[in-house]
Amino acid sequence: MALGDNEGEPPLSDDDIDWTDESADIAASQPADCRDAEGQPQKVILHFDLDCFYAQVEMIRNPALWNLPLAVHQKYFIVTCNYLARELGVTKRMMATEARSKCPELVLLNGEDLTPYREISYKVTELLESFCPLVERLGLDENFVDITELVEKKLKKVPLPSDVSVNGHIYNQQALDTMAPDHHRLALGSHIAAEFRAAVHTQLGLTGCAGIASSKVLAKLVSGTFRPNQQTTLLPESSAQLMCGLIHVRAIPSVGRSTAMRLQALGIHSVVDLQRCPLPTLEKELGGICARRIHCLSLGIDPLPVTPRGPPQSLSDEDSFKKVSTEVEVMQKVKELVSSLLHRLHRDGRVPRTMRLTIKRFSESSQPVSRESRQCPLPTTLGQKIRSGSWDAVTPLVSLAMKLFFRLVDRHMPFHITLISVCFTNLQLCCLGTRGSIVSFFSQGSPVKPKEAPSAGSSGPTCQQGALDTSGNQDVQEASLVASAPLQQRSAPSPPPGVDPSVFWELPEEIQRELRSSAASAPVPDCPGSTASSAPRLGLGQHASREASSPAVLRPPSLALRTLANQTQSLNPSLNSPVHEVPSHVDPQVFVELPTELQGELLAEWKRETRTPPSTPPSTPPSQTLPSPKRGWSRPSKGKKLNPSNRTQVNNLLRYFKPC
DNA sequence: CAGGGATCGT
DNA sequence: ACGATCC
Repeated sequence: MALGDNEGEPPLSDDDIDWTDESADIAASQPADCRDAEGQPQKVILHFDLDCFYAQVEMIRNPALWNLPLAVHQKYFIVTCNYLARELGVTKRMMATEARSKCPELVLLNGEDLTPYREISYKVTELLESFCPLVERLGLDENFVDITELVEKKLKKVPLPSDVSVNGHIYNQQALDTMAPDHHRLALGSHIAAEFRAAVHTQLGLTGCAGIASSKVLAKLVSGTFRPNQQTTLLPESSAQLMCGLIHVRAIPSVGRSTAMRLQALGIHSVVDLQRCPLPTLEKELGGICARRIHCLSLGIDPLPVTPRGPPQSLSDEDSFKKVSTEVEVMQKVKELVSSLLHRLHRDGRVPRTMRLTIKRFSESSQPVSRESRQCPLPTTLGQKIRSGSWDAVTPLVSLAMKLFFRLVDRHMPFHITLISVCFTNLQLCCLGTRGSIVSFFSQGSPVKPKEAPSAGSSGPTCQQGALDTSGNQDVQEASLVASAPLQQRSAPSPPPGVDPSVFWELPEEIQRELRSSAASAPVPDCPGSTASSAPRLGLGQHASREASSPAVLRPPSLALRTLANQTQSLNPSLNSPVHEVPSHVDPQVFVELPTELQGELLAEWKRETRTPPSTPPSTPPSQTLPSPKRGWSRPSKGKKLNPSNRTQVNNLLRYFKPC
């Protein structure tokens, strides 16, 4: 809104806003009114980017992988790999065969099933949300957080800029001017970022990079400056350098291949070219909206606020293949997709009103293979079956999907397709049957538009729930790091007190909701690491369950979640102990193929025998001390014992591994 | 390009 | 229904 007018000059637009004395006022005296409809305080945006996410998830699921070169592939190419693999020449987007030949010891895991990644991804987002409600997901491994309010809160506690320093790197090694209010804010932001990263690491076992800056573009672009597992703060005076350092316009987020080619037609290649291009010229080629947007972005200005998106608006599943050319094959694939989606839908709790089927046709000579799709409404009667979770819905859905398929493909002609995708959209919190309590639960808001996120108004006050803030004497640090329950209510349900969580989470969503709402008033005793949700204030936008949501960050994994996620992390405590090395005579490839329980036993056995895990793992992920993820996740000592038959299996395998 | 998602705009 | 974009 407040942008676009100042085109003349390079990025340093923060200087245009005369907010210095205002912020001085804020720092000195806080008449509680730090925001103004117009001269709002400079934003502090955090971009958080997990390091090689899929690989990290796999290492968490199976700690035996921890110090092995690891790559995750989908079909024929590598989607991500850990840093050990990178040292050996493996890169993203490399063909799996090439990776394998370049690095024979590489452990290659299939990452086509996104379930475990999705699950952990949402845990990260929810953890961030527990500190600050304004979190926007970007893909599975990135989050923006608008930490302006947290910074302002800290500012009131530490108004003296004197001994403030930046945590982590400063872009371009620019000197920090502790007297400059914007520097002061960003410096405080860097400490918040460090706390977030520490929390994500200790609670979820994941490392990542953070960028701290005054806008989303800048935060995102600066976050990768030092990787992995480091953070970088951008001070306003260096933003021009950051932007101009980008050689290709493609480096600007939201400038994709197509836009880049159109810019190229205008002779625009570099970011500086784009900055200098007269707006009217751009508008002619790209249209007004897009032109203004990318022009702003090229200057490091990003008017779009951090916008929490709530639960996903569609659920889809797809599979690609070399060739499918018969009706039977299609039906088989469709059935698999529909079944898995039903599973997800059931956990989500919403009911789809629309189904879409998408295919990709085989094309010679790699023409631009675009996708084609057909969609149809779903009868509400089907909705009932979907929600019931019974398998009854599969057959009608498959037959509906096949009808869509034959609107795309002439069944009398030979065909050759290479992809099928099924997507459920128009997800609705439907009336949940006849139970009064449940109906009233949802009838508060308009059932029609689950449009979501009342908290995220773009121009309004950014964080009005601050009313709940325990404004006592809390140390900002603690208040933000130790589960700040009040802010948590937006999307994270939790089991009611007195209910065994492992049972609770097995129940259907609607039953969970009923239990939760009936237990609403009882305050949950504060057990460490578990956040209590307050009364179910699920208005129109408040969705009770997000896919794969976990209510409390430290909640022990439910049986259901572990099963669904195909979690390989064993209940066996020995797997959580820092034994990360398989003996040299063991082929890691063979080892990692084994069932996890067996791996755990083997590791324990080796540990017992050698008495020493002699070489403590040379380097954990950079600079970190303990490789022990999820102390909090593993179930308390009650861990299942292996039964005798497993035991003998293990012994047999030991014999197999050991040449004796 | 490749994979398996998701969102938005037209 | 499709294209573009992001990861």
